[in-house]
Amino acid sequence: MNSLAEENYLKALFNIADEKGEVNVNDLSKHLDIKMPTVTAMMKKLATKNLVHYEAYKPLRLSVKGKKEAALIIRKHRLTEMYLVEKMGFGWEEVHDIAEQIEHIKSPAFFEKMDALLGFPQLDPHGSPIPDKNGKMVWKEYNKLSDCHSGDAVVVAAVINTSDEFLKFLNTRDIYLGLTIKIQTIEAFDNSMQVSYGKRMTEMLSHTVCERLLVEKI
Amino acid sequence: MNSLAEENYLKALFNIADEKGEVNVNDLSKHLDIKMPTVTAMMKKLATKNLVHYEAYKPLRLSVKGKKEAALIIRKHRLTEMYLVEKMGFGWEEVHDIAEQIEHIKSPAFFEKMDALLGFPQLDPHGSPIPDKNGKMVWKEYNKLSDCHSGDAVVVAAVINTSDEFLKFLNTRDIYLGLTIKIQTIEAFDNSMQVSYGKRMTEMLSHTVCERLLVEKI
DNA sequence: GTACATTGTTAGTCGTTGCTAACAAAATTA
DNA sequence: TAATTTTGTTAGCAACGACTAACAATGTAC
Repeated sequence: MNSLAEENYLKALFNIADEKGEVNVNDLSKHLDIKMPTVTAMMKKLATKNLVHYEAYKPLRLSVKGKKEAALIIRKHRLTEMYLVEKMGFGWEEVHDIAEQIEHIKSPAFFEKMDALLGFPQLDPHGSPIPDKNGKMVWKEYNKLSDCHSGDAVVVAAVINTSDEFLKFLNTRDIYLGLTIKIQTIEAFDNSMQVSYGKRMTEMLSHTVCERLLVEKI
Repeated sequence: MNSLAEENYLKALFNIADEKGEVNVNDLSKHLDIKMPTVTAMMKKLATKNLVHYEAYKPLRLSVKGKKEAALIIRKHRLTEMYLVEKMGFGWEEVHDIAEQIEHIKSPAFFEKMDALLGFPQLDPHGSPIPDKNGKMVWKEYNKLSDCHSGDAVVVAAVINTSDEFLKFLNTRDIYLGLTIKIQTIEAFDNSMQVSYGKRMTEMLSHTVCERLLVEKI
């Protein structure tokens, strides 16, 4: 059984790899707000538990076993987020910190109950895939809104970097998963987009925002 | 903010005091399965945080502050138990271990949501009172079934010592909160009771069982 | 290709919360 | 009351997971 600290390292390794491919000690250190020497020590420990492949000065890699255990923690996290939104009435911007704690609960029955009550969901409230019981997780092929062109009509499918602030910002703009957005024009100098959706006919979205929205073209 | 370990000591102090009045280092040690020297050390630590009144060789006492913090943890525990039974469909014998973990979640909003969804319950699934937001908790005046007399008709109001085994035993005998039981006869030599309830006309309950059932006389 | 910046490791320390061994006080029993 | 048992404390140690200081390797820029 892994400790709370170990679980947090595994999850971070998985998430960073999912996002940017390679994971360095420095990335992990910043992501977890833990100093590099501590990270190095933990990587050695996880290596002895066959959860991580560790070689000095090389990028960090989760082993197959490590990947699976990480995915199962993320499964618990995302199921919890979904439960909090769907069954308890929380907003998608409120659930991260709670799920961050509940993901460490040791009780298969608890999460299986959640899963069943939710009808075995595939996606969490932010559009991220929920790994299955074997730790298998597949991202659908989305585009970043920022990679789309003027004239495109797209449906918002997921958000990246699900910080409170970003989600609250989306709330104030009435942007949610499933929303259809039409791209009017793209400003050449800052890549901001003029878009329309719902009752909003000319809304401006900065490049930073557009990079964080994953969409499906219609 | 108290650590997980500290919270467990506070809760144990509160529960043991609630049950048998006085708390010794030895009681706490057995209850938590932690050796006595460790307990002594923690008591000194909690004393410096003004949560416990500690004097060497004297019984342990929670301070007012300690009592309140303990009660608020127990509030979270019992709300969780109620939620698991009422909203997630767990049996009363399944919820203790899960609640034991969830009670440490740091999120007032989470427990307030539970409370509201449950309609602000006063009692947990085992009949124990749920402390209010100020840590106030009142036990109703129940009798032990073992203190009742032949001919009495009573309603099961709560169970003490809510171990899995005991609760499963009650399940097999179709005994649940709210059940009306009639005492037929009491065996003088072992204080076991002949009772009838529901469709069961002559059921035998040992003294050990009767001591753990709290009832209200009709 | 040297200089500098960034990244990573090693060594040693600290607080937390457990432990054992040894001793001391209190309670019980003869 | 003396002996014994139970309970409690002190002292010292260990694992875990954090830290800093110092050094080493790697990457970047001129």
